[in-house]
Order: sequence, then structure tokens, then C-alpha cells
Amino acid sequence: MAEPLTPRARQIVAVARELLEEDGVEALTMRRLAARLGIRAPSLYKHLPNKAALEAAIIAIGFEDAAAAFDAATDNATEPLAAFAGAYRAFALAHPHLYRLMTDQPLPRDQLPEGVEQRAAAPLLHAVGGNPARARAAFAFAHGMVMLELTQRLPPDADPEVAWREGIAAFQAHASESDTSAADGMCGHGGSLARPR
Amino acid sequence: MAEPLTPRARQIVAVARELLEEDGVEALTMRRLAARLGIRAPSLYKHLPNKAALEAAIIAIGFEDAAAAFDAATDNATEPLAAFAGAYRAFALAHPHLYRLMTDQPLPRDQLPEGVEQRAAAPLLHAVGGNPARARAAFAFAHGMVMLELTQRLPPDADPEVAWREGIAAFQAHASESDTSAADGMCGHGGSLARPR
DNA sequence: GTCTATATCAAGATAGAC
DNA sequence: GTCTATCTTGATATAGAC
Repeated sequence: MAEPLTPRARQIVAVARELLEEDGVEALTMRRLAARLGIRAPSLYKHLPNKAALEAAIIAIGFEDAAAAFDAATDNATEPLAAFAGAYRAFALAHPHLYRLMTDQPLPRDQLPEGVEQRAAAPLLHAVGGNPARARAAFAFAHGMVMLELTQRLPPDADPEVAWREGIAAFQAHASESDTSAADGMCGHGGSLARPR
Repeated sequence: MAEPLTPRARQIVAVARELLEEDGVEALTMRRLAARLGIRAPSLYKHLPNKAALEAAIIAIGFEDAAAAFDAATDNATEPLAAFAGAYRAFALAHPHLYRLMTDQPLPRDQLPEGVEQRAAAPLLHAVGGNPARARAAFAFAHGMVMLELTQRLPPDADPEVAWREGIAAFQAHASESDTSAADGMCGHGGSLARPR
């Protein structure tokens, strides 16, 4: 469903991502993006239909990057859930503005390339043994921790790493208890099953 | 640190909360608020210094309401963690826009009445036996679930209730395992210990 | 592919009269 | 406590020339 982008459009999206990551969502305007490219805002509309398409393109790249990072982290990991959590946290803290753009609004699924969502979700699903509900719960924990860190809701004296370990331990313990044979299903990010990679 | 509000200011804040809850954050503008009150926007500045103060006042009320709801739900509950989770979810889903305002940004702690934050956090801390790190982890799970529901990130075919139960079970199981004697500490919302009520 | 000019809209906030 | 008038800023987007 995603229109393929021209090379120039891809270049614009790349610069838009830089702008977002450096200066935040509120700085991602057509005017400032154009300025960074050395052109005027109206010129952007020759390459992208509107701002929503620009954001969708950035989000798509974000999912690709995240999926790759999660895969790399969980491949052959002895503790896949801890590995996933570490990679998830690292991604979000390294790209806070991108993470919020990816996460603040309903996903523009019709503008994302086929399968990215599942690709990003698969490593967690496998880390919890294929139980979709448990994957969603663990995903909620990770998303919640990241949001609390990004919005600075944890008290200054609180050590987030300890809270991460508590949560991971809870889901690991619960997993070994009611262990599973369920083969597939899908994770919180919400596409369907299978492991495309 | 919060300046006491005049009666008129309190009335304005109450109407602002209605506006927020009905029409969302982006609708909470000084102009629309004034319109709802039958006055002009500049008049608002005779009662409140700026928009940030208005938001802080709304957030403060939100915390009071949430704290009361959590207390009521967990008092004498046989499963305090499940009771807390249910109350937390109910509050967020009943007041989605308020919840996001309370949660999207760093807390304006210097503009909140003394102790509200702890009051809201205390029921969860007690529900997990007084372990602050576990309370923060469980809080992250609840916050994450709520955000996933509000931003519609869970797939249409996913049943959020099942994911809630999975998460609650994980934290209950982990709790009974490594059970505690720790008396105090504080919860994810971040003030310090004690139970002010 | 880029430009200028412009439409349209809306935001937060202040000055000063009444 | 409210008003009018105004400032300042900034957003997305379109038309049409080059």
C-alpha cells in the first residue's frame, strides 16, 4: 500500500529523520525541513503528498531499524527475553523522538511496507515461547518502562535498571511456570504470526 | 509551591477539564476555553498566569481523583494487585485525554499540591508488598498496557483483558516467590515513602 | 525541481480602556 | 472582571511562473 518513493523523496525523508532525532517532533515542520535541505517548503510537495506521508515514511524506516536490532540481539541469546528488553530499551533511548513518533499515534498501517510490524514483533514473541498474550504483556512492560524513562516520570533517585530487572524476572518466572507449546500467534505490535527472517 | 486558586480560577479549571475530556488535548486552547465560558481569551489571564498553570491545575485534580479511585479499589481487596490494575485501567480508559495530559510530559511537580503523587502511588506500592522496584515495574506494565490501548497499538483481534491477566499473573507469581519484608520505599510515580492517608 | 506569492487558520500572550 | 485591538509566531498547503 505504500507508494514507492523517488530517490529525491528518500533523501528528503532521511533528512527529516535527522531533523526529528536532533530537534524533536515539534521541530519536524515542512518549513524547517525545507530549510535544512536548502530549499523552500512548497517544493517539498513535489516529492511527498503531505506531512502524514513524510511521517509514515520515517516510521517505516524506524520499524526496519528496530526489527534488525531486535533480531541481532536475540539471535542465539541464552536469555532471549532479557536480550530483547535490552535491545528494546537501547533503541528507544538512542532514538527518543523517533520512538515517540512511532508510538504516540495509531499506526498508519496502510502506509507501511508489508510485514515490518511483524518483523519487529517476532523476536519478542519467540522470546516468550510463542504465547501471544504473554508477548503483549511483556511488550506493554517494555513500552511502559521506556515511556516512563523518556517522560522522566521515575523519581530522580530511582534506578530504572533495577525496575527493568524486576519486570524481566517476573515474566521469565511466569514463563517457566506455565510453560508452553503454543507454536505461533502474534505479538503486541499486531500483525500475524510467522517469522519472516 | 502551588499558588492557591481563586474561586473563579477553580471554576475555569473545572470547565477546562471538561473541554479536555470531551475534545482532547489539541482542543484545550485558551480561545476555546474562553468560548465555553462565554468570555474572551484575554480575560483568562486575569485569573491564571498562563496555559502551563492551567494544565498543572488540571493535572493536580487528576491525581487527586486517581488516588481516591485507587484507594477505594484496593482497600480490603483480596487481590490488591489485580484490584489496582483494574482501577488503573478503568481510570485511564474513562479519562483518556486527561490520562495523556497527566502522562505525556514531565510532571510539573513544583506546581502540584504536596503529596498527591505519593498518594496516587501508595496503593500499588502496598499491593506489591512494599518493594519499590517491583512497584515501578508493575506500574510500567500498567502504564504500557493503557498506552497501547489508548493509541490502538494492539491488533484488532487481540483481547487486551487476556494480556492484562498475563501481566498481573506474572507480577503476582514473582511476588510470592521472592516475598518481602521491606517496609517502605516509593513507587514509580516518584515522591518518597510513607502513607499519607 | 524550485521558486514567489498567497490563502487559511490558529496559537499564546499583552496593552490599555471600561 | 471583561472588553477590543493587536502583536508575534507559526503551521499546512495551493497556484502558477520559471
